[in-house]
Amino acid sequence: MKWDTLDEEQCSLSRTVAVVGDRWTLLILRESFLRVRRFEGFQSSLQITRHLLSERLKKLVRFGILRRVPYSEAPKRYEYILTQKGLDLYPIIMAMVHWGDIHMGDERGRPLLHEHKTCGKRFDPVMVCSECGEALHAKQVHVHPGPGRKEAVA
Amino acid sequence: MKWDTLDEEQCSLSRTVAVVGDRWTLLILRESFLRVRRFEGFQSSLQITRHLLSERLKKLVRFGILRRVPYSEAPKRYEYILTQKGLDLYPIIMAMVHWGDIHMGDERGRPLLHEHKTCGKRFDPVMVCSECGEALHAKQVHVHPGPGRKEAVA
DNA sequence: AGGCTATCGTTCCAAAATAGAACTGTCAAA
DNA sequence: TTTGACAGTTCTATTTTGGAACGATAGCCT
Repeated sequence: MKWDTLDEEQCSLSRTVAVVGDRWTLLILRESFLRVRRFEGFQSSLQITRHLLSERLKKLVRFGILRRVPYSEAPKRYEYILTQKGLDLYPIIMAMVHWGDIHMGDERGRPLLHEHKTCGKRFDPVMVCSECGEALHAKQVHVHPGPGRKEAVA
Repeated sequence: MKWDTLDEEQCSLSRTVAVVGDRWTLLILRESFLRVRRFEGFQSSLQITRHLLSERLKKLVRFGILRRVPYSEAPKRYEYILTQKGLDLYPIIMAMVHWGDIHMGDERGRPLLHEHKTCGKRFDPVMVCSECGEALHAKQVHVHPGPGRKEAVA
């Protein structure tokens, strides 16, 4: 597989995987959602090598997930801030956190709890149908080929 | 980072990433949700090397995402079927597909359309709060430390 | 001025993961 | 008896990561 052109495949999952489909990228995004913005911040909390961190941040900027914003002239320093495109990854991250809570937890309970400021309660993320509002399950979904594809790829 | 113990970290995202945090695994899961079950099926549709496919399938079985079910004696042949734990990954996959649809699409439109059998309509997956049912956005969520952790990790 | 610290990277080499292709083994059908 | 389908394993070359050191810029302290 040519990972460098994965983002041009006729499959939205492939295209997403091209951007966020590796361990470090996902962990970097977690930190971003927890308001980490600076090189040293990512590096020290993740214990990622500086080399890879540099690489991944560049990639995320290139794909428009993070914006590189100067916060100091002299010396030139930048922070990495989620764009709207990056913020839109939230459901993916939350879905992963929730699955981990349910299926990979230990006896001590959840590492983090989430409070919905709007309603004030602790919640779980639930994925629903945009049309009827019902919770979604794999077996209730039927897949059709859409306009953006020719043949037997997903 | 010690990837082999990532699933024991005090962070549900890390634990999920330990299982599905690589390109091939996510693509294999896509095929699983599209009802692919056999070694040759995965191999030919993904163009993954047989070696890696074998490795990844073993890992997914080990983590209880797939079950290895015999479908033929003599010769012994197995298929790989999603367990409930695996089916529960659906929101993650759908969230990724949806993000790809929105942010990585091209002029031709979506590769696939999804129909909700329950209501009969084409839909998008939406992540909502389990308590109030409102759509979730990153900025409306506040994070608290939960019982399963000691200090400053997510 | 000289040296320490903070921040943001780059460079270099060794170790690990992946790609690519060939090979093994079982059995059915031609 | 040969071919083909299926489910892997084994082997080597290439690519990606890990780990640690190095470089650049500037503020602050003495």
